[in-house]
Amino acid sequence: MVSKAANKNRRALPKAVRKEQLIQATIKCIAKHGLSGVTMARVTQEAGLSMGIANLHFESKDKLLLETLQYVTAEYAAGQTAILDSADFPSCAARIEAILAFDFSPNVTEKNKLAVWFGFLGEAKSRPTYQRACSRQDSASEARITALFQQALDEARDKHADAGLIAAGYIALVDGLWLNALVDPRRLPWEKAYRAARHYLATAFPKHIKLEN
Amino acid sequence: MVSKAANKNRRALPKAVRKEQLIQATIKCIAKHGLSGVTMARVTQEAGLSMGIANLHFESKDKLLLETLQYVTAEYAAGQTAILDSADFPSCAARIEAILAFDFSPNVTEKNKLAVWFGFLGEAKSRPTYQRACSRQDSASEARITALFQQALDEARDKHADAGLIAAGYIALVDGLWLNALVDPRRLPWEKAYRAARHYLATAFPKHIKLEN
DNA sequence: CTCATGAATGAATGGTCATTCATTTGTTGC
DNA sequence: GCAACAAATGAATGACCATTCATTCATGAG
Repeated sequence: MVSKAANKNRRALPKAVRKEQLIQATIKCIAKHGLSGVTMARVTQEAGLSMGIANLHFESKDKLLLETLQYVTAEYAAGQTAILDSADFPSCAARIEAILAFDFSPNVTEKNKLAVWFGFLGEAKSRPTYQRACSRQDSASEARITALFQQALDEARDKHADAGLIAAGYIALVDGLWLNALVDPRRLPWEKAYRAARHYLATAFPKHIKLEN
Repeated sequence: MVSKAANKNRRALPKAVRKEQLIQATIKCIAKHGLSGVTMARVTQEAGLSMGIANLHFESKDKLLLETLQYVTAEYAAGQTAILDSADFPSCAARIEAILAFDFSPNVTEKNKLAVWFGFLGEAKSRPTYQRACSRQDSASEARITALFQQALDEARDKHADAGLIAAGYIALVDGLWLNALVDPRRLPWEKAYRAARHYLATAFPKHIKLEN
């Protein structure tokens, strides 16, 4: 049994802590060297550990990379689901505002995490395993956003607009803004990316979202 | 001197033809195996040629990959520039329509080419060389789109809207729609992607672009 | 036909890297 | 304190792959 936490010098930490360490190191390596530049040596050195450690805790490099993708993905999904599930929003408009604010919150737009996301997406078409792990792009999430947007349209008595189209557009717009701001933040500063997304929502839901926040 | 084109069986073709062959083979390999799965053996086999040939015509694998990216990129840039430069458009609206139609034309949305594009973008942040070669994402192109949009806003006497923001949004939206449709065309069929982009433009320029085309 | 040229070939080379495992070392129960 | 255990190490292994270059061969000039 583990009686007390032993964090004296270096060895023997619980499995979960080491896995977390290694995943964090992998995220940094992907951001620094690109997905194809990730080596076990680099990851373990970044983590300050020895070569063999990654194969001890993850079975292989592939599994390490996959779990890293899932880590980043799960974090996003949890945040978004929390907003969609919460009973605390006074209005549909507030919930949409929260989705927008979340999509451009520092924790989501952190460049290391986005680098992981787009690194894998670049390979997703040729690797079904990666594609399945990219849950932001899944039908369930899109369906829930669509339902939220439909609710806003109903409230505004707008029978003309297509919530599915607006949702698909919003999801794609955010992906594109992230990508553009990540690759060249001087051309597209994050503040401008945020305003572009807000502008999109303000146009689609004029009664709910105002241009200035 | 070369008196007549000798295309008997297999050997000795002009340098330009071989380079084109190899670039086409590289595009297919990136689409099939992902950027990181591209090997010289695979590329040359796909081209039906021998191993050493790629190093003969391109200096190295890196140069081959870079020229492949530039090939895809240049093709897009040429098409877009042709529309922006043409004197044949009767109106600003027609030019915007042409940009939209071009962005979703089969030659642009062909999955092999988009796979190349996003494969490199996934690595762009960690490889400045790639980033510079991704000209779709350059300031010059964005400036010209912005100018076009500004013209439309002026024609509509719309002094309120921000052409720069609408342009940045359009560019990002198209990137995102391409990416989503490429990764999972069942969730986002190309036809829906097109309608989402058209919807965006129709909302920004109601006097110029109609929802139904 | 013969030779010179240079495009094309592909086996061989050397480097990189994931993975293994014998050994080391911290930790725990007694 | 001391086994017994388990986590951690890192040198060694073998697979994969870009690149090289001696050789082969199509081509065209004389």
